[in-house]
Amino acid sequence: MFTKVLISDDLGSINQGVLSVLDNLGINNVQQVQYCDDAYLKIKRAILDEAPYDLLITDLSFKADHREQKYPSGEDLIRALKQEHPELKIIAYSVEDRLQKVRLLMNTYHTDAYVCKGRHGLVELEKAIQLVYDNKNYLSPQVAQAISHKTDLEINDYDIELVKLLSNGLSQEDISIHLKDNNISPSSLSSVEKRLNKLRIQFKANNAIHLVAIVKDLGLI
Amino acid sequence: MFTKVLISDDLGSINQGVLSVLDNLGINNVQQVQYCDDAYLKIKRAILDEAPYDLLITDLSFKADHREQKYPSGEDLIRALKQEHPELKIIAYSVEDRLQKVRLLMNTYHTDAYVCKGRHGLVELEKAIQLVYDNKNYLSPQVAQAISHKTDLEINDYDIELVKLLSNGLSQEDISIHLKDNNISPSSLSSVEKRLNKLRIQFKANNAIHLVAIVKDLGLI
DNA sequence: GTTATCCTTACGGTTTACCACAAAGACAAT
DNA sequence: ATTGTCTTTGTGGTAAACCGTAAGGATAAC
Repeated sequence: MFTKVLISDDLGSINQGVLSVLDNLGINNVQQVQYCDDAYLKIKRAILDEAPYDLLITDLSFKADHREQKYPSGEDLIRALKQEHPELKIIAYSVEDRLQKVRLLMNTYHTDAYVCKGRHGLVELEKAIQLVYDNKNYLSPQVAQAISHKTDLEINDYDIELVKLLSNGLSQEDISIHLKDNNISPSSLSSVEKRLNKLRIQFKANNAIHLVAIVKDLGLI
Repeated sequence: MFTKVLISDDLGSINQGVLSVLDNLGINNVQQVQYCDDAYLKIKRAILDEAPYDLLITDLSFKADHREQKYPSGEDLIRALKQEHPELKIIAYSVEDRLQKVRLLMNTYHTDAYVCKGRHGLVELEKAIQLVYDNKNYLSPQVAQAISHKTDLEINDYDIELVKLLSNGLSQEDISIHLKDNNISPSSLSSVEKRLNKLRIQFKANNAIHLVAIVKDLGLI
């Protein structure tokens, strides 16, 4: 089992639950920090001291305060650490349950597990730790569908990009121009209209505003 | 000091921190629940048994699951309890730090204290408990401004309602009709336009779509 | 009563979104 | 090359959003 674990979570209180889980697994060498930057430094330092951590459990959202941070979120921390130290196991432990974020963390940053804080968060966390120790991944049930490959009901990246541009305040004509500038095809205003119309039908949205609201709620953007 | 306390929070783990705070204050008779409905029933039962709780510490947001709930959020629970049992002291303990919500809870529902979960959440919670016991109120520093009097530049419930209706797919004319049907004033199309325009300026949004996206990202709707 | 101010409502004009249809291009199979 | 199909683009018309302006109403101060 893991022997040296770091917990990163700005709410000090929640760590006590995590600590008891680790204790159950016989893991005693546990440190905790309340800032991502501290986590980064502690992990770096441990490597220099040739006593590296073998597991990081980190929250994603950290309240900003007076301290200027190089890594303001758990996401930033994970990206940096996995790039520099792919061998370090990382479990994300967050209230966030948006599929898009889960997908990003797992597929792009290669996080080892994603556990949703919730009524059964600690139970799931224990499972996650054991699976990650066996070089496997883990996802909380509520976000397990994020990785299943059947989720794609023919909505592609182009479609997502359109809605994202919409949500950023661009008009449909702006979007057309933007696509032309970036040599993305199709780019005509008419095509943009047509695609968005298809999406509206697919998501049963009354208009573009409704569409953006729905797609945001689904966590696709 | 308080003798019988109920804690309501769907994340079981966080309660351990709260428990240790209560322990420090010499409060041992503490129960905890993970659903607002359970909190309501437990409090009602205790009153019938003539052994009422004298303090409730509750979270605001509870993840919905298979169990159908009469009080899906801590807000609903507080409103109901303060209406039926004004003498019961209630402390809201939440990550939520939106002034609008704080104002509603304190001024309208007469919650006794509002503590933000965060790096210093437990310290603040201890202060809150002591002040509430002395029939005073407490607000975490980051939301203390919620009650200060110069808050008129803020967004009110009417504004939020407008954006929410927008995000539900209603056109501005639909919204006008809806407001007229519900005897909410102002209700004219022109007024709806004007309010939304003000909100667009306030949130630096290019158009209604952008506005909805921004407000959703801020978690206001 | 007058004045000033704020809010609500109404109206016209411009821009953008929405929708149906048609033309032009891309592609594969024969 | 021709056919059929699909995608992309263009056009025109209606609805809705956007924006300025102004009329009407309530309120408070004087």
